[in-house]
Amino acid sequence: MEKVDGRLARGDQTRRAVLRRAVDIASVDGLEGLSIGRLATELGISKSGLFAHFGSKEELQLATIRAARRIYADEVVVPAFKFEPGLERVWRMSECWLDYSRRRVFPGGCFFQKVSHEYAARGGAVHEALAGVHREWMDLMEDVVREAVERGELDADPAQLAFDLNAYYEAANLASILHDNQAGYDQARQSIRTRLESATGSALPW
Amino acid sequence: MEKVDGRLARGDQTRRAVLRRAVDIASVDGLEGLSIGRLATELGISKSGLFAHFGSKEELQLATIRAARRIYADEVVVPAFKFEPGLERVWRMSECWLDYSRRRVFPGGCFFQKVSHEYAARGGAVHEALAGVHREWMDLMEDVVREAVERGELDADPAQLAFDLNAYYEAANLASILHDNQAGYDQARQSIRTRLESATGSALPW
DNA sequence: AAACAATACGAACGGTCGTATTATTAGTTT
DNA sequence: AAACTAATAATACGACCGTTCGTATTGTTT
Repeated sequence: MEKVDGRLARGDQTRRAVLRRAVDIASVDGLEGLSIGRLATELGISKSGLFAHFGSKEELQLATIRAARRIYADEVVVPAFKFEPGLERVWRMSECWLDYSRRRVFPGGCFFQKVSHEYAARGGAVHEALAGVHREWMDLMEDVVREAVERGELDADPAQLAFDLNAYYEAANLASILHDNQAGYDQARQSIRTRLESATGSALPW
Repeated sequence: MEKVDGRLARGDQTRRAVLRRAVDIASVDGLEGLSIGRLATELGISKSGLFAHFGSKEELQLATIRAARRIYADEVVVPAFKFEPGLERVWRMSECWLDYSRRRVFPGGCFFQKVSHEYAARGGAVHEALAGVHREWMDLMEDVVREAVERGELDADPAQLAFDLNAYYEAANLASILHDNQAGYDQARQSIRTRLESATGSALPW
């Protein structure tokens, strides 16, 4: 994949450019709307050349999901984990998520919310991959909450609180795209604050 | 549209049959996945005959949204409004919604959650229609909550509480489809209960 | 320089898409 | 029964879909 001198082989550069564009398209038009012909045209390369990198549409979709997951990790998880474990990280993670949505890291809002709904009721490898990412994300949130509980900074059922927080995130994301305004983010932040304060018994310092 | 004797004209019967199938397909595969050829084949009628009823794909999509809205009103709003205004209606509406999702009134889960995400980041008449339905629904929830507040049964900002409740509904719906289990419904119900109890200061009688 | 693999290309395939035009059937009205 | 209208069907079109194939180009290795 990578040469010893750190440069990328020609093929990997193309692959990378394809996937960067693919995640953006898919966040707006879904993984079905992501067509090989369109992708090739927008990138100024040939359809067959692009296709050869993936071998099938489904493989392209799976690679797109993996690429989006890396971006998500970089933009949400990594920044949140720079804060100390515990209540602060719970709060900051929420801020990071809302910011990730608001900054439109993906032009269509959260990539995973979009395509998870697209494939939720269908079978196949794409569905499995997305269900896996969702499970992974919920587990991670739960862990972050649990650390706060174990430190005595929070009194809550970790799974329950993770469910609530994630619900606020997604509701804000959808509202902001659907109505093209920011109101949902303020509501979500308020909901998060209230929810955390009722689980700590006191006001948050942030 | 309707004859004086109450029977439907031949054309309206077809239209109705088409839309009943259309909402089911769209709840699983989206309003793009809803293709005219497929719809005609599944119903055993001709593609051109079906097409003539709507004149364009977009008109079919808009008619499908209107049909789904009628079903949604019948399955969620009407049952909830059989209960007295106030806190009880807030609680019952939540129960109705979760039940509507769990019963798979639409095989792909909530029709509107599915297609709203599909069209959230696109322009056009379909987007506008869906944004309108979303606004309409949030306003209705807000009104239901406000009645409870005005009766002194609840101490909350109606818009904020409506936002939270709706967030729980949607999170449960997605989780249940994505992972093909019921766990999300229990979590949502718990979240709703806790949220309402913290806004009343006492336990709910249900 | 020769040989080889990796990468990209253009052209074509069978299919399905939405749509338009034209014909045929069924129901209603006279 | 004839005339008329509404509903359905048949057929065709161009555009795009994912995919395959043969070939050219490029880069690396010997």
